[in-house]
Amino acid sequence: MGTPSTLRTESSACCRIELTDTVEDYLKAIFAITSLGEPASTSGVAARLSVTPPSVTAMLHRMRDSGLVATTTWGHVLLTEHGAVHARSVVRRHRLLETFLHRVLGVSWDEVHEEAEVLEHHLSTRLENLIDAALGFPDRDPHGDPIPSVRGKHEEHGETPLAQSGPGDIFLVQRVYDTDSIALRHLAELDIRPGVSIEVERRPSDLAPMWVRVGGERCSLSCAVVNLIHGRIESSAAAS
Amino acid sequence: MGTPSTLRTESSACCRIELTDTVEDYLKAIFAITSLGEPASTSGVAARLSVTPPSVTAMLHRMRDSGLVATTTWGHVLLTEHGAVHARSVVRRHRLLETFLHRVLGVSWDEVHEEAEVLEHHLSTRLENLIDAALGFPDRDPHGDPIPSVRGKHEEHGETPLAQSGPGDIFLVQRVYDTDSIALRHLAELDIRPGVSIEVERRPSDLAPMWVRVGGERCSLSCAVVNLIHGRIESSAAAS
DNA sequence: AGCCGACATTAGGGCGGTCTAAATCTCCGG
DNA sequence: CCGGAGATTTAGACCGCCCTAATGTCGGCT
Ligand SMILES: [Mn+2]
Ligand SMILES: [Mn+2]
Ligand SMILES: [Mn+2]
Ligand SMILES: [Mn+2]
Repeated sequence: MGTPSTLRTESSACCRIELTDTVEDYLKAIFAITSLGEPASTSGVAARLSVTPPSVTAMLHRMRDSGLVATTTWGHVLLTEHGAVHARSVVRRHRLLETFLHRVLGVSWDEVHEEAEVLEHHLSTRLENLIDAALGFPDRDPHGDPIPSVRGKHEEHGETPLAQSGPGDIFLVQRVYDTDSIALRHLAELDIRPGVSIEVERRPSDLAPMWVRVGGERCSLSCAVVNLIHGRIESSAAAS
Repeated sequence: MGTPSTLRTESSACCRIELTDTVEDYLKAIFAITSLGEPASTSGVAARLSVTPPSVTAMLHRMRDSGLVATTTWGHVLLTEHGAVHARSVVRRHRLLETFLHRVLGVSWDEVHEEAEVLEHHLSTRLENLIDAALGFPDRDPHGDPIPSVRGKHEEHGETPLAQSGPGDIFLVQRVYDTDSIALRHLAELDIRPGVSIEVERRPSDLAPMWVRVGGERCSLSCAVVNLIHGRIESSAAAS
């Protein structure tokens, strides 16, 4: 497109760079990587966005020049406060859209993500606020991902992975990562979603899947699926 | 953006050109101009899209190469059937979105257009169909513009201009062009909208506005506003 | 210490889309 | 019939974003 078409008035005064869709995607990628702890590497961003490292280098230069990121040592990069504000704004729009599409239009759990991935770049502040109000100012999207508020602190990762629970534990699912559409559809069939409690029967090993009990039904969860599930251990069998 | 991000499966088999936002805007502009009768001129398209004529020339070449338009004599251009199909698809998304945003989110009459102008390029077929169904398959948007159906004939201009009515006529408003946001807000205050009947008192002249009676209230309509209003003359005083 | 592999960057090019300035064409009026 | 006004097109450039190929730079291993 070139110039961003959606008016966004709260653009924090100065802003040398245009907040194109592409820049927003880079911001979001860096936000996701760095929210896990370490700074983001060029190749890490490249892999997440499916572009080549040279493209990332060029873009990071432009983003550094406009104060969105700060490069530390060798292709390691962090968001500035300015960049983090915009990144959270994109994430907020993404998750509000997922919630809206799911609740109002009935888009299924595993399909909302790809829709929101496109629309997040084109939602005006006006529509963002209208959607927020229509939904009753939600703080979680359908996958349990926290929705950043317009202003104020945002904690991205507060849950513990299901993989850390042991046999006999009661685990309250609070969040399921939405990156794997097939896994989401599978989990929906198993009735595993935020708010549901599951009982751990056997931990996953390198070869064998995890076994859990949910709603009276025993089922197995592959390692890939287990890693998507996060929440809280309600009662631990290992406490004794 | 470059590559169009929204999947659109019914892409009619072959299609050398990418249907970017920009191409969709050109298609829509040519559709609007040519639906009034004559072919579109380079400068006409340029003016409507706020770009320079050389940009239009370059784009029309690419669109001709991919079979979306057919150039006739000197910068005069028509949509091919292939191009018209895509143009109607964009218009359909635009008007469905306007209807949806108005009815579901309460976006006001004069604001829906600019929102739809952006989102029309990013609505997947899935969401298009869900919105269509949620609205009960509407055939008119909030301004009375006809919504093209997925398949089948579409008639863009069936109404007669208010300017053609004379004193004493009862005029049923069926459509108000949505290009002028200020005029729309003004008409909303006057309760003039599709479905409303107004009584013509005096035709507009070069100097004087039109005078009409709507819901018991007398009011004047500037020439610019009058030209936006289209509909049907219900009872004509000139019949005698 | 020295080498090598992994990673990041530069160099150079392409494509889509825009612009300005200059050249060209059409068509109408004198 | 010819010239000029207006419209269109070409020429040349820029920017955003992407790529491949080549070059640099680091840390770890022998
Ligand atoms: Mn998502
Ligand atoms: Mn989510
Ligand atoms: Mn409109
Ligand atoms: Mn409309």
